[in-house]
Amino acid sequence: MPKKTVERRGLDKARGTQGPGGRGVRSAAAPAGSSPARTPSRAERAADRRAAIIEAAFDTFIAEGYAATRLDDVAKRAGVAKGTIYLHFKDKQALFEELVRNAIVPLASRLAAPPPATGSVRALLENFADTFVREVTMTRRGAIVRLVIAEGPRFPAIADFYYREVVSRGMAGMRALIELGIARGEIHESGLKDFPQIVIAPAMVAVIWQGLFARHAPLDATAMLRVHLDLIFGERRAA
Amino acid sequence: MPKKTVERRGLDKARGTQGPGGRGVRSAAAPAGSSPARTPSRAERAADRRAAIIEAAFDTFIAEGYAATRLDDVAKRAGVAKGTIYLHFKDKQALFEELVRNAIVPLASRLAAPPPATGSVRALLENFADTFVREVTMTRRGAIVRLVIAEGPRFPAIADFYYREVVSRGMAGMRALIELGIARGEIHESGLKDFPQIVIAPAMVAVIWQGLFARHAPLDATAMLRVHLDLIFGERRAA
DNA sequence: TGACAATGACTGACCGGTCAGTCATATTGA
DNA sequence: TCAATATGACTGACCGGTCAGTCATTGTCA
Repeated sequence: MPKKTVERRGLDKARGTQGPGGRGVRSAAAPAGSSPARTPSRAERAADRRAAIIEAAFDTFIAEGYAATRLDDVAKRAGVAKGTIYLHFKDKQALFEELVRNAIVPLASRLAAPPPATGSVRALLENFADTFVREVTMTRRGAIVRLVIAEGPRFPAIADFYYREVVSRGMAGMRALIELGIARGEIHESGLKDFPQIVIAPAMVAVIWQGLFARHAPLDATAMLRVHLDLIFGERRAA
Repeated sequence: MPKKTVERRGLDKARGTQGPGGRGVRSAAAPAGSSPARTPSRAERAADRRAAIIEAAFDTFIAEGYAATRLDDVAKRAGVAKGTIYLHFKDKQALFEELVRNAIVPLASRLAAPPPATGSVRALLENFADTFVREVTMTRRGAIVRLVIAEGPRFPAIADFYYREVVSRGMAGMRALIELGIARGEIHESGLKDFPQIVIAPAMVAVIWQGLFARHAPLDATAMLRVHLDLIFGERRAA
């Protein structure tokens, strides 16, 4: 039971005029100023489209959530026909997973970064906190985290992936940092090494807060994380 | 373009045989032992059904999320016909909001509880933490919190309600407690009073963790919260 | 070099299935 | 008796996924 090929012919003929349609985009990245940016080969164009689809899906999933996202909309936003999505991704879920992967892997790499040996642990964590606020809390990456929290329970594959790539790595890195802090005498609460989550927790809350309550009560995430570090490193306020 | 009323007649006649069906439940709470538990009046029955619908919706929304929840399933689980749902709730969204309201108000009341003047602040918070783990983290209430985080961005009404009823109250209560702790010299980090979120954060993380990663790495929430309190109250471990 | 064939990226109408919400009908409690 | 309740078949809209067909690009050969 394929198509009703015959019946359609008339219509197909009709639309034949507008033909490939969207493909007119081609000229876009033509001459700009970069070094090797000419003749977008077929493969390059395909890669661009794939990227455009992921980008569009990103925005749409964030705005609508998984279930409410229509692939028609993603296609439209990406300037692509719906069928094209299926040339690059098996189905909606595969697209979603790829998107999370795409947005998160670079983040994970930074988190599980090499343990720099210079400077105090406190300074390292302060730097980490600032980076986190600047690059996650205040950006679309934060929305990804919220998305994972939101859809994770229904997408074990996502939750698994996220745990493996982000959480377990981040936890290991944080634990190492905590142990260093304890060894150096900067951190006195030795129990902390068993629960790196505690160090991360306020950052997570900041992300969630940003998504849900920001307009009710704006949160100075940087200041909050600083106070939390004061707590961890046993500093005392001037006052 | 209403119905094709006429065509339906035949079928309607046919099903007439099985009639009201589900209503057989009625006899349930008949003779047991309580004092005034006879003759379920019409109003009482209606209230019961409403409660059953909310209960069923609760389970379903938690398991499936908002968009993926089918009202047919909710109806079936509640032992009610789909149309009955619409006798009690305007539409799916109203049901969802009512459900969150319903599950959250008692929680909010407990959080914004009267500030008991006895015992140390530390003891109060320890008690609070234990209660939280026992009654939120480990139960369906935790799922409600996750549900709000998940669907909140798409349901401003829910987020607003939750902020007003739970977050702002809880924050106020926590701030009062922190200030008491500072005044009594139990808490040294005075900056904490500006960010009650810090005290709550690990509890939130525990709830999220429970929903996403519990099977990868079970989390001893009670122990974690205890360490966090050690941090806040500047205790030092024995070791 | 130029013409022609092969390729496969892309398109979008279409299909099948799903589901929120409706309403004609049936069933009571008062 | 009859208004309040309850039922569930039905509808219309919507959406994920398919695929026959189109044509720009690439490869090949004279």
